[in-house]
Amino acid sequence: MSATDTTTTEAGRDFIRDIIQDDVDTGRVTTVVTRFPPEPNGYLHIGHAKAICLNFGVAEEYRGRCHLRFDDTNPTKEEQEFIDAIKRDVHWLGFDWGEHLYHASDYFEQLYEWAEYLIREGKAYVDDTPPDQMRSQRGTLTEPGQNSPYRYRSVEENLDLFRRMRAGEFPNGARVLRAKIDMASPNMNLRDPVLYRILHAEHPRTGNAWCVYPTYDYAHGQSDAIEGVTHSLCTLEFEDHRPLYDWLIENLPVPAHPHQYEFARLNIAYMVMSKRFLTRLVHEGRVSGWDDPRMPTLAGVRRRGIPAAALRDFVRRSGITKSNSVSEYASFEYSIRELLNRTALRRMAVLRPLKVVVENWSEGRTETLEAINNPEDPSAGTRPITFGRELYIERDDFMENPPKKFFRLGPGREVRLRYGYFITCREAVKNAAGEVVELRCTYDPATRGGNAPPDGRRVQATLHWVAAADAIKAEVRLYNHLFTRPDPGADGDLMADLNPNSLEVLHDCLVEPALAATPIGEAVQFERIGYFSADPDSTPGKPVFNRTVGLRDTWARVQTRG
RNA sequence: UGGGGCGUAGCCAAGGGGUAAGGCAGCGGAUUUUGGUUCCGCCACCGGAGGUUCGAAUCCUCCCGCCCCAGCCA
Repeated sequence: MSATDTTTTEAGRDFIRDIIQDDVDTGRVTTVVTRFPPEPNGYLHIGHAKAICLNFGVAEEYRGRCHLRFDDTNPTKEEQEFIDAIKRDVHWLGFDWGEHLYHASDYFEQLYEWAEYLIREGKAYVDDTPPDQMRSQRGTLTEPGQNSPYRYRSVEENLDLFRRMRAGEFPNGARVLRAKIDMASPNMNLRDPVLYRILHAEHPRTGNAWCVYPTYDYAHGQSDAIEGVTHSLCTLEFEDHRPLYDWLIENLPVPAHPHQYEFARLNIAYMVMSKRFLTRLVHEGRVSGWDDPRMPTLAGVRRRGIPAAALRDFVRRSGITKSNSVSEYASFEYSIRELLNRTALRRMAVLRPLKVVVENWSEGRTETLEAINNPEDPSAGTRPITFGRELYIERDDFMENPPKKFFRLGPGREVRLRYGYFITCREAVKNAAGEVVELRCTYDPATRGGNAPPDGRRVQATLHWVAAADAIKAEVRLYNHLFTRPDPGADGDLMADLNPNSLEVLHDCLVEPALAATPIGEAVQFERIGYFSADPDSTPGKPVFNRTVGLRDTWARVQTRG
């Protein structure tokens, strides 16, 4: 088995790879060339991750190459900020385009020349029809369109007009260049599609050099051909465009004949992958920015603490097909936990502190114990932790009147404090409002390190805790779905489905000192709670943690089940 | 009453004439100093109806459902 076989096996098989394999086997293609062609009008999201993994993945597997090409044909929507962000995100995801960074705008001159070629061949014409009128002439899904009165202009007149369009003689929308195909085609894309429109706008890269810009349909395939792309992979909604893609390739003197293949987009329940909508969330301040940890953007995913490898794993497990699908959120979480369980260091953090006083532990005395950094990875070693008379445990871990299935602390009950000692609750101290504010407990010296005592006594639960002596304060941000329903917008209004409780900020958390200097973005597991990562908002005195994903919580499930 | 796609378990997804892979979720059990992890077990006759065949999820016919297309967006 060759190295190629190995990597493709790891990536999984799918109909795209089958097609490519066949093209390679039959010699139709010698070097596989793909491309990831984002429009720089927003940030990349999880949906794009699928396209990136597919295009770059396939290129790697076949020892070919994948180009990063910005589809910058509409200067009214595109910005340099997005170009920079996209490059950053593709790199973060783990892919490298090497020397192959391109822009559709690099080909504007060539594309223009080919447009004149089409005119000279009598296959394109300048149309003066106003937009609204052109719409009505296009016909409907069931009725053919009507030929524009400008469809039969002479080559000379078309050339003259097109050149004057380029020269800037006409205002926006005054005229367009159209391909002369078939106004009666059942495929709307073939009813004389627009190839060029007038746009007096400054382009992020070409500045004011142009005032006519090619449309996606005209620019895309030709850019593929120029770059020698062999397999142009895109999403399902472009399936109807393939006949036009092919028509242009066949009618232009392009240097190569690339082929387009379509696959289904990646969707996840409770998430929205619409760039248009994400832009709105940012502009209207519904989230803190493109990198808000609740956003499905790669920048948001990164800040949330989700490793790129986990995203790649999820994409791989989701597969590549042509059927529309919506993956469950749990499936995404699985990939995240699967990776983090193996790699994240364990730490103890108390999100909602409840004070514990160990009555038989002398005032002022502390002791250093040893805690394992990662039970899944012995090489991660151990760290020292402090035990003392005053401790804090999670409020949820104590119940005054515990139900049958509750294993944790309650009056008279004994539990293990992880890597510490067994403690028994002797009394729950309440405030005037009747709320439990402190637990008076005793510890068993024979259980040092959390080990079972010689008498073989066992406990039902092990709790995480921190010592008042050296715990530090931290802010923890808990995230929930950005939307309240798995199919946001199904009733027509996405905004109405925004979850008002998608962010919960906890200000008085207490964490063990080893967490004081957690590198930004590094994942840690807060034992028994979940995976967290330090947010850029952290300050030297007070770290801020984002909950990446919670641990599977069987107890919570038992509770809701009743 | 146009064209292009898609329909296999709650979700994702193999299989393309020989009698239903795998993963996620769920359920049951074992182990466990995380009610975590790990491990074991359970969980489908393939949108519907006909037909062809010794035999069909796989071939044929008809039907049903869902998605996309009427931007000078991509």
